[in-house]
Amino acid sequence: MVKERVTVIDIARAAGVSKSTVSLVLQGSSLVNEATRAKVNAAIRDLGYVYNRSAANLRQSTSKIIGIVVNDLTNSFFAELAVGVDAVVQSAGFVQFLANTGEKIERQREVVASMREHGVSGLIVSPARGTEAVDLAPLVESGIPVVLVVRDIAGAAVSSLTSDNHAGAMAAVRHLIERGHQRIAFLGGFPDTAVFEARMRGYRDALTEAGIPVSDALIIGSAPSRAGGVTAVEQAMMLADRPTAALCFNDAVAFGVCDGLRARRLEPGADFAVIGFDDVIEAKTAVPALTTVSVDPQGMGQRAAELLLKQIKAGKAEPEAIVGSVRLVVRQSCGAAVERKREVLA
Amino acid sequence: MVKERVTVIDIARAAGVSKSTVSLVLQGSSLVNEATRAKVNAAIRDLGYVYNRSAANLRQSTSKIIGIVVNDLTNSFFAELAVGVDAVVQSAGFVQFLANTGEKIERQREVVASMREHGVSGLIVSPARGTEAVDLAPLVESGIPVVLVVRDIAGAAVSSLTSDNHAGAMAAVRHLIERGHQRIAFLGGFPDTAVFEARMRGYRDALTEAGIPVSDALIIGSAPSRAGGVTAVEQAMMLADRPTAALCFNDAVAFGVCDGLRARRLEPGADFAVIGFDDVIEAKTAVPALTTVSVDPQGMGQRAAELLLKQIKAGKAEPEAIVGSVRLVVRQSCGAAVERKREVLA
DNA sequence: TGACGAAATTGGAACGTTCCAATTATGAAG
DNA sequence: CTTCATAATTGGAACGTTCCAATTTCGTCA
Repeated sequence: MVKERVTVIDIARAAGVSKSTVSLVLQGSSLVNEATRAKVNAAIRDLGYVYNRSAANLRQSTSKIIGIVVNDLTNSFFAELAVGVDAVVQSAGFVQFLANTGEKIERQREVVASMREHGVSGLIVSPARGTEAVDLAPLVESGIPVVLVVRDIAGAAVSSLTSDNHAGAMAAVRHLIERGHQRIAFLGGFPDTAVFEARMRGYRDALTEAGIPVSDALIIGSAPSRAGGVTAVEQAMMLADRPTAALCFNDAVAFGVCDGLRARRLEPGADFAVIGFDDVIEAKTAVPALTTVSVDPQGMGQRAAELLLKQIKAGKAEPEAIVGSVRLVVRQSCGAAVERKREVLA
Repeated sequence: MVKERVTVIDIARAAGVSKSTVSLVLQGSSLVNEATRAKVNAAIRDLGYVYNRSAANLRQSTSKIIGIVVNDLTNSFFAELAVGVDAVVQSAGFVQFLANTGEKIERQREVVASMREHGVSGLIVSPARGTEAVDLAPLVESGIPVVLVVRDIAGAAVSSLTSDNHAGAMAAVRHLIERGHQRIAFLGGFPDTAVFEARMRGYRDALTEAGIPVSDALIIGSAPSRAGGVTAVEQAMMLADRPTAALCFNDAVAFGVCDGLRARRLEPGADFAVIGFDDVIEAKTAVPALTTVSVDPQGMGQRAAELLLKQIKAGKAEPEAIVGSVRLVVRQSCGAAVERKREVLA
C-alpha cells in the first residue's frame, strides 16, 4: 500500500529521456523541445509524480518559503495581517511558515531558529514585546532578509514597515476637539511599547496644540484587548472629572470601551465619543460603526510581503524603513450622527 | 559579507571528530561519549552552525513540518483554532505551514499541492465550502495523515474532528423555550454546508420536541460573519410575526445580530434573546456577554494537532471520526438576568 | 557533400545530512 | 597477557534534485 516515491529518474525512464531533461521541464526552461516537454509532462501526470522541494533547495540554496511570526494571532489585526501576507506570498509561489509567539520572547527565539533551520528565504516579524536589536542579530548576520512590521526595533539593521501612529492619533484627537470635547482620555495598550508611545505622543501633541492641558490621569493603560478596554473605561469613569471622549489604543480596546460604556447605561457615540485605531474589518459593521484610524492591516501585510519578496529577489538589499500613511475614517462612534444633526440645523 | 554555510563537516574538523559523530550528537544519541559531545557542541556554538533540515529530511523521509489550511483566517474562530494547533505543534518540535483559502477550492488545491511538495508529514484542514471527497483523494492515497476539522466530508477516508452541532443547537433552543420563547429564529450561515445543516436540524428537533411548529420563514441564512448577522436580523424583524429570540449560526453572526438589534433600539438580552455558537474569546467580555454553545476553538485546534501527531508517529493509522462534545454556556445575551429576577420572586 | 552554429540532450558531480556496516578503543574476566 | 563483550567512532553510500560541461542532433549555407 505504501508506494515508494516517484522521482525524476522514474519520469525520465518513462518518457525515454534523461533526468536532466526532466529537470529542465520542471523548471520551465525554454531549452527543451515542445514534443519532449509534452512527453515528460504526460509521464509526470501518469506516474503521479510530486516534486521534492527539499532535494531541490538542498542543491540550489534558495527555498520558496518565507516565515511570518506574529505576537498575537488571536487579535484580528494580526490575523488580517497574516491573511494579507499569505495572499501575495501564495501568488508568488511561496508558502509561509506561520508562528504565533503570544508575546513570549523565548518562543520567538525558538520559532525563528526553527525557521532558519528550515531554510526560509525571508522573514516577516511582528516582534514580541521587549524584543531587542541583539535578539535579531544572528538573523541579520546570516543575511536573511527581514521585514519588521507594526513594531519597529531601534538599532536593528533591518527593514521595517510601520504606520504613522503619531499623525493618526493627532488627527483623531483633533477631530474630537473640533466636536467640542475637552476632557479626552487615551485608553488601553501597554505603555512600554513603541506603538503606545507614538500614539500617546500624538494624543498629547494634539491636545497642547489646542491649548488643552494634558492630564496624566486620563492616560490609562491596559491589555490591548477587548477585555482591557472594559477595565480601562471603568477606571476612567471613576475619575472625579470624567472624560467625555476617548482615543483608544486599538480597535479591540475601543470595542471593549463601548461594552464598558453600555454596562453603565451610556450609549457610545451619543453619550461618549470613542475612536479606535487599526480599522479592523468589524469596525465598519459594528453598531455604532467605529470611527477609527485606518491602518489597513491586510494591505499592510501585502506591502510587507511585497517588500520582503523584493529584497529576496535582489539578494541583499539595504534596509528601508517605511512608515505607511494613515487616515481617520469617521463613522458613528465619535458622535458623527450628532454632527450631522447639527449640520442640518445650521 | 556573504559567509558560506557551515556544515557538519566543518564542525567535525573543528572538533576533531568525524561527521558521523557530529550527526549523532545532533540527534541526541546516547552512543556518544560525554566529553566528545561537549567538544562538538562547543564547535557548533563557535562556528554558528545552523542545522539544515532540507538535507536531513532528504535522507530520512520524514519532516518536522505539518500543514494547516483554513477556509477563513479572518474569522476569529479559525484564528483561534490555528493558535491551538500552533501551540502543540511547536512544543512537539514541529513547525506549521499555514495557508488561508478564503473558501476558494482552487486555492485550496494549490496550497495542498505546494505543501506536499515541501514534504509535510501531516495536514490539518478545515475544508473550503464545496470540497468533495475526490479533492482529497490524491492526498490520502499518498499516505499522508489528514485530519479534517470543523467540517467533515462524506466519503473521505480520513480522520475528522467535528463538534456535536446537533446536540448543541438543541440545548440552546431548549434553553430558549424554557425561558418562555415561542417564536425563535435561526439566523445566519450558508445553508449548503454540513455544519449549517446539523445546527439547523438541532434547532428544528428541539422545536418539534416542544410541540412548537417550525416556520421556514424564521430560518434565515446569510454570510457567517458579523455583517451577515446584521442583515439576517433585519430580515427577521420585517416579518409580520416577529421572533423574540434567535439561535445564531455562530458567534460572529450573533454579534452582528446584537448590532442590528441596537440599530432598531432593541437591547439584546433584555428585549430579544440571542444565543451564539462557538464561544470565541470575545463572547465572554462582550456586553451583554454572549450566551453561546461552546466548542472551544483553541482546544479543538489542540486536539486536532494531537490526533495528527499521533497518526504521524503511528505511521498509517486508520481514520477515526471524533465528534467533540459541546456545552451551552449561559451568559447575558439570552436574558439570563431576567431569569435570575424570576428566581428571586419565586 | 561538408562544415558549422544553434538547438536539444545528457552524464556525472555536488548539495548536507543520515544510516549502515565496519572498525577501533575500553574495560572486565579468565 | 589473552579474550571478549561493550562502548565509541568512523568512512562511504544514499536521498532527489540542479548545474555544468560535454555531447549529440539538426538545419542551413557554401
